[in-house]
Amino acid sequence: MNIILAHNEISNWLSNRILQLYGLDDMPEVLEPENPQFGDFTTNVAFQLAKKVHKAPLSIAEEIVNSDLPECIKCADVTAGYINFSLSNDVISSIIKNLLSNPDDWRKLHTEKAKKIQVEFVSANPTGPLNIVSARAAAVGSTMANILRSVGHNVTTEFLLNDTGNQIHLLDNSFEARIAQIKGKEATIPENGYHGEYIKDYAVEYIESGTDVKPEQWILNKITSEQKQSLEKFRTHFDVWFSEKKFRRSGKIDSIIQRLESLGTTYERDKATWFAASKFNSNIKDFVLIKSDGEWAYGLVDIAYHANKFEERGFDIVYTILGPDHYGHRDRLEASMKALGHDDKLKILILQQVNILEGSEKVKMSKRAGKIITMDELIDDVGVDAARFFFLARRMEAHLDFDLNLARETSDVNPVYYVQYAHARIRSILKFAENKGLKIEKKINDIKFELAIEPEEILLIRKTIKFPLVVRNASIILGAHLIPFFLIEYSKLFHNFYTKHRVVGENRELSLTRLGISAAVAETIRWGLCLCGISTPNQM
RNA sequence: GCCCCUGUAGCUCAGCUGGAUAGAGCAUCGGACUUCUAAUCCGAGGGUCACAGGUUCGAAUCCUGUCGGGGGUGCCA
Repeated sequence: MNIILAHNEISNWLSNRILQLYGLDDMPEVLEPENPQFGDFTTNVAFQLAKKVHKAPLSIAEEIVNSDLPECIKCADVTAGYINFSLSNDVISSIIKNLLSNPDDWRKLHTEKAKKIQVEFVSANPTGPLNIVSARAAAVGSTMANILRSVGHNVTTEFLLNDTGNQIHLLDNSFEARIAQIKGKEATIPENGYHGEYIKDYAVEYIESGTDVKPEQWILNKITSEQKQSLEKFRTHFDVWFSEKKFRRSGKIDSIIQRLESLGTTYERDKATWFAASKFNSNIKDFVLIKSDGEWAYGLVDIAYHANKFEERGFDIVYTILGPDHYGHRDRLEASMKALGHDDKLKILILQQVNILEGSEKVKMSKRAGKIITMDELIDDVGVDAARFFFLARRMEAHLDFDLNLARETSDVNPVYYVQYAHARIRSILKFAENKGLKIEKKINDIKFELAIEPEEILLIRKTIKFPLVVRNASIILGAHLIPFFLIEYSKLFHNFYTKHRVVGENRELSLTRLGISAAVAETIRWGLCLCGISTPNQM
C-alpha cells in the first residue's frame, strides 16, 4: 500500500457513491485539508452537488458516507458539509514500514503512464562563462527532470549548443583581435563584440599552448568544456549536447521548409519566405523563415530542431525552459508545432529572469560588455546547496531579485541548512541508538506505530506518508518549488518534535517507535533534497 | 497600442485548476541548553491579499476594468 493508491481508492469510492446515489458521473476532488483536525483527506463534493441534486450539502454528505467505507479508511466524518477521511492505522503503519525496509522502491512512484520526455534548459550561447541566470535555469531544469523521473517517466536532459551564427562570429572576431593585440599587432574588437577580460585570458592561454587548432574552434571548445564543468559542479547533468552546426548540415531544415510550404503555411513577401503564424494564433505576427539573402532565420532552425525532437527522436513531450526575453518566441514555436501536427506535445516554460542588485542598484548583465556574475563565482560565494535551494524555493513565474551581498550574508540563514540540520540530527540520533543496541533497520517489524500518540508524532507521520503526493503534484504542475517548501515545513515539524520528546529513552518500545518515525523522516528529507540536487550531510 | 509575467507581514517569498481561522523564512522583542547536535525550540507584535466592480453557498485564488513593476512585440539569436 502507498499513499497514491489510498488516494485513488478514495476517489474511486466517491465517484461510485455519487453514481449510485444520484446517477452522476463526476470525478470528485480529494484534497488534503490544511488543518490536521479534518483528517487525512477531504472532499467538498457535497457542495458541488447541492445545486444539481437540489439538496443541502450536509444531507448529501451524510448520504454519501452512509455505506461501507473504502478499506484504507478508518472513519469518514461529516463537518459542515465537508467529508473528512482518516486513514486506518494499519495503512499508515504499513506505508511507513514499507518506506523503511525499501527506501529505494519507495522513491519510485510509477504513478503516471511512462512517457518519453525531454527537458531542454540553459542552452546558453557558448560565448563566455555561464552566469547566474543560467544557474537558475540549471537548478530548475535539473530538478524538474529529477521529479519527472521519480514519477516514472523516461527523461532526457538536453543542452542546445548554439555553435554557429552571428554571436559565434563575433566571439571569434573578438578572440582573434585579442590574440593579435597580445602579439603586438594593431587590432580592434568589434563594437558589439565580446569585451570581457576572460577573452584576453583565453587569448594568452591559446598563444602559450602553441596549439595548431584554429582559434575559432579552440575558443568554442574551451568555453563549452568550461560550461560543462560549471554545470556538473552545480550538479546539473545533460544527457545530450545537441550541436546546431551539425544539425544545420543534416538536411532536415530543407525538408521542414518544404513541408511547411506544402501545408500551405508559408508565403513570399519582399523576397523572403514567411510563416503564416497568425493563422494558428491570432495574437502573433507572421515571421520570416528564409531571409531575403537566402539565409535561414533563427525561427526556422528552431522549428526544425523542435520537430526533430518529435519526429526523429520520438519524444512524447518536450519541455523547453526559456528566459522571458524569448517569450515572443514561445508562441511562434508552439504555432509551428501545431502546423506540423505536434499539438500539445511541446510545452515552453518561461522561467522569469534574475535581476542582479548591488545594494539597491540594478546591474545590467551583459556578456558582450563583460559584466556578469558567473555561475562559478556564485558557487564559490554561497555554495551549490545554498544556491540551488535559493533558486528552487520560488516558482518559475516569480521575478527574482538577487542581491549578491545579501546572498553571501544570508547564506548562513538559508533554509537549506535548516533542512540539512534536521537530517544530520536524525543520523546522529540513529547512531546514538545503535550504540545502545537499537539498530532500527533490524527492528522494523517490531515497531508499534500505535504507540505514537503525541500530536508532534502524529503530524510527522501524516506528513511523511504524504510526501509522494507532493512529488506527484510537482510533476503535474511542473512546480519544483513545492519540494523545498515542503522540506522547510517538514523539518520544522521534526525540530519541534525533537525538542519536546526524547527519542531514545527508558521505554524500549516507545524508543523504537520514535526511532522509526525519525528514520522515516530522514529518508524523506534525503529523497527531497536529492530531487533538488542538494547534499544530505550526516553531520553538521 | 497589443501580448506575457507580476503586486500577499518591515524584507524575501509560499498559498492561485475557488473551500474550513491568510502562512513560512529573515528582521524585531521576550523566554528555553546538566539530558539523543542550541545551525534548534517556544512565545509576542506585525495584513485593506495593489485598487474597484462582478460570478458564487463560499474569492488571495476565477472574470472585467484601473494603477504600479518586469519582459516581449527584428529579414538578431
